[in-house]
Amino acid sequence: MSGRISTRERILDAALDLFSDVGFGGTSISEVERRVGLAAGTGSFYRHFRSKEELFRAAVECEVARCMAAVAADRDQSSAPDAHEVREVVLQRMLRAIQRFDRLFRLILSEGDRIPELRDVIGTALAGLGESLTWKEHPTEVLLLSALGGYHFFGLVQAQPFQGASEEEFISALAAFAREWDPPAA
Amino acid sequence: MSGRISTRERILDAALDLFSDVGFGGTSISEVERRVGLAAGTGSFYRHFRSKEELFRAAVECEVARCMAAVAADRDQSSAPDAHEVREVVLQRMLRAIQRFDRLFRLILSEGDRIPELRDVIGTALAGLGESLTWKEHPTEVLLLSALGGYHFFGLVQAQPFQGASEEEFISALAAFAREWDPPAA
DNA sequence: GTCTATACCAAGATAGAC
DNA sequence: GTCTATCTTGGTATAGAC
Repeated sequence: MSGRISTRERILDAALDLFSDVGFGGTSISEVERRVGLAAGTGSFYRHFRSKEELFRAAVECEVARCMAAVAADRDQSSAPDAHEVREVVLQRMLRAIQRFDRLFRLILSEGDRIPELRDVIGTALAGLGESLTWKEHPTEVLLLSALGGYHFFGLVQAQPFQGASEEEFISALAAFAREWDPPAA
Repeated sequence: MSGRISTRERILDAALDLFSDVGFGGTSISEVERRVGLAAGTGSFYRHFRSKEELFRAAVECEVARCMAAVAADRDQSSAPDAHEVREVVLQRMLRAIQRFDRLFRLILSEGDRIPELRDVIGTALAGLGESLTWKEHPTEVLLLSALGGYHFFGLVQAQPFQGASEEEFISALAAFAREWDPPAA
């Protein structure tokens, strides 16, 4: 069952799920143990982490590293698209990045004030990804990023594609929008 | 100190703050009592509500009613703007509505699965406000709403105006964006 | 590295005096 | 309507046997 993934890693997985689903306060060590196949309530967990707080920080750090790696991989492997498709591809990649960071975003929204460094960790991580688009210098990109962000978050709120717009439709419309506003040099 | 606001109402206030800040699981009845001026840990709370769950539902219902009233009032009292300012005004009102619903949004994001009806309550409330803009019929408005939503949520994540864009700047750029895309009939 | 057992405490909730 | 006292459960965390 446990395969080759270490218990520590499975704990980090389960913990991140729980923290982002029910918050830090709603997460119990017993439930973490249950999810990774340990007997609940027996504190076996404490052979892997010293405390719930340490687990929280470790889970966030781990997820940040994973997200950054995944987004970087997505950027590197993307093949050069046709000139008139370039915006769709870029927007699609942006949306995937947002989705990949979803649990961290929700964690910040629900626990951002509990652990101030959480915002810093993710903030610097995102900046390091080259996503540091300032409003002054790249207003159009910030606008597009906002639209994708709203589509994502409102979709979470509604628990379905926002206002019935599929990802493809939305991105396609957004790309057309952007072309009109700021036509490509080519 | 307590003025004329009933203890029950002050409990609803404090509870909504706590639920949206630290989640349902992170909120303790003792802390609620403390915030409304009752002795903590004495269960005086239970003279006003039967359980924590009931409090949660009541707090959400109360906040939904308040938000809807506030947004409706904002819509009704807005004076007729100049023709070329109409988009700014509409966008500003949209953003204010989003901000007003902020705590409910965050509550759904963090506790949406705990209480399924939460999504329904807020969903129907928003639909009743005339904000039921479908993608098929009003793609432009959905796009603008998404952009404002992303601006709002990313601002929360960063705990500052998203990428350094002030509300005025962002709305103004978004309005220009929209004028280009879909010029007014006038 | 996992379980048994346990210490300690906080939480949700109730009964009853005032 | 608030407090005292209390019950019960569940949570964090530790010590030690296997």
